[in-house]
Amino acid sequence: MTVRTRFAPSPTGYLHVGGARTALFSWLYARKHGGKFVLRIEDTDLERSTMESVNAILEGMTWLGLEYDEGPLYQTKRFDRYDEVIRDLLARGLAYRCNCSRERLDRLRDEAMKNKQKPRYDGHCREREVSADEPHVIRFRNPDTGIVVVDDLIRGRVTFNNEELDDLIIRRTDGSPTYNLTVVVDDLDMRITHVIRGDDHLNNTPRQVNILQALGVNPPQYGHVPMILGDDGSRLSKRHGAVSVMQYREAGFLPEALLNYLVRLGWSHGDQEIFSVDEMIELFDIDAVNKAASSFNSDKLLWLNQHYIKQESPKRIAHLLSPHMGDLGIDPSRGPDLVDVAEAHQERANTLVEMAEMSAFCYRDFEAFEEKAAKKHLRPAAREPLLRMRDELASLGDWTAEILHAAVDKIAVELDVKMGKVAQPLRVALVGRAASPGIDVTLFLVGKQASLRRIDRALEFIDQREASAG
RNA sequence: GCUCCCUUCGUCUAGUGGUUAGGACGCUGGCCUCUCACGCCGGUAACAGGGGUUCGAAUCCCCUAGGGAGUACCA
Repeated sequence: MTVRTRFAPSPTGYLHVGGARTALFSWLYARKHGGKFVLRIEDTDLERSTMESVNAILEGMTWLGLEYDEGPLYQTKRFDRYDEVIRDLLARGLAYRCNCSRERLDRLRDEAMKNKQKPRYDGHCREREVSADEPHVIRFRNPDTGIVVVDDLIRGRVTFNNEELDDLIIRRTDGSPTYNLTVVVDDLDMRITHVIRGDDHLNNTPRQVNILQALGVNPPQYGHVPMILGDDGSRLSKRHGAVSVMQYREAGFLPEALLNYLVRLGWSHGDQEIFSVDEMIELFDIDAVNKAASSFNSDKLLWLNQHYIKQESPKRIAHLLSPHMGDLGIDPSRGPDLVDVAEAHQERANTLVEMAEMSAFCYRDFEAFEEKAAKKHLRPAAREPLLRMRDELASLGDWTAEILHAAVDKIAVELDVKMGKVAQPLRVALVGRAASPGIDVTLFLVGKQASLRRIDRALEFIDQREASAG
């Protein structure tokens, strides 16, 4: 039997990290076992489902590289099929019409709560003849006794008492089917073998198993993955920063970093932290998924992102960096090769956004000297080294990092000072602050014209400062 | 309230009866060094609590506490 897994989001928002991880686990399981991964859109809630959400989810999955083999299938296109199943259940007495009023249902719930009981429908309409012509819902006749055993791939054996369950609604008054019915029919029709989903569905599982049983088929294997919590241990939400997968792209994260972070959240393979997608597929094991919920830790994600920025080729980084440069109003084609710029900053940036910000100096003059850096390095003592550097640089024919390194070295030796005495003022002159790539690379990226111009500007700054200091 | 699930450093986790309880992020001391960063070496810090079972429990059982989910004509 080939493994078939699915991801079945409801299109009521963007793809968030929790959903993405569930999708990832499901996808990995299918890939590992040479199976199929299908995408299904659970849009039976006509009120809340939107096309924008569908697109946002697809976009997120594409960015992460979670490609699906079948789908997307839309539940709204399968209403005829659900009706067929409902009619069959009705005909066999396994479902029935119910016209209990809201008021009655509310009263039932209140009474149950008052008696410290679990609220459940009392089966009032089970034996009543409710006409098909009047408004009604259809309920599934749940077994009254016995137990439902779910051998969960992650949780192990979980047992539910049928007495705890009630007759759930499978078709609304407006004729639309509800989740617990559609999910069962779809998983059945799509021949899903392994249902990997969030553990908020664990409590639904026995109901679904009962429906499956009424349909005369065996349930698939279930694996309920725990939730993801925010940094502070509370439920993940907007106030924890980005929760939408696409927000991470905008924030300058690499998809492989997010994927790597997500796979390690609740799953592990010994002490290994870094996993390529191929390794994930090879090593992933649903048994090794943790039972406990885990907290999302942005620092670790950042570390992974930095790791991948360092690992990837400068060419790919440059490609990914480009749009972020555009966000700053910079056209990377006007200036140094972005690949060189990216390479120079690969070990220095945690995100592509950071990289864009710290490498802006390569393409345009900075606004002003950073106060602290200027105060420390652009002082009268720096005038001599800067003047000498200016002359030296102006005389240079070729402009390569190697030659530039020799030039800085030469001035330091001539002045009999440590390299820092020359390099730091020069650095502040070139980038406006005290941190940048190696001074030779920095000079190279800024280019000859701009370097001379900025050194002049720094010299002026020193003069003015001296003058105003009196 | 009721049902179900969960509980190892701050966080992610290893660990499946005998370990100085390991790794990673973070934080931190140092080295490297033209700055920042990278890298390298070191440090910090955990078995929720209480009972059992056992020669021996992070590991098995029970209870308590704490967290989470469900309890919808949402999914």
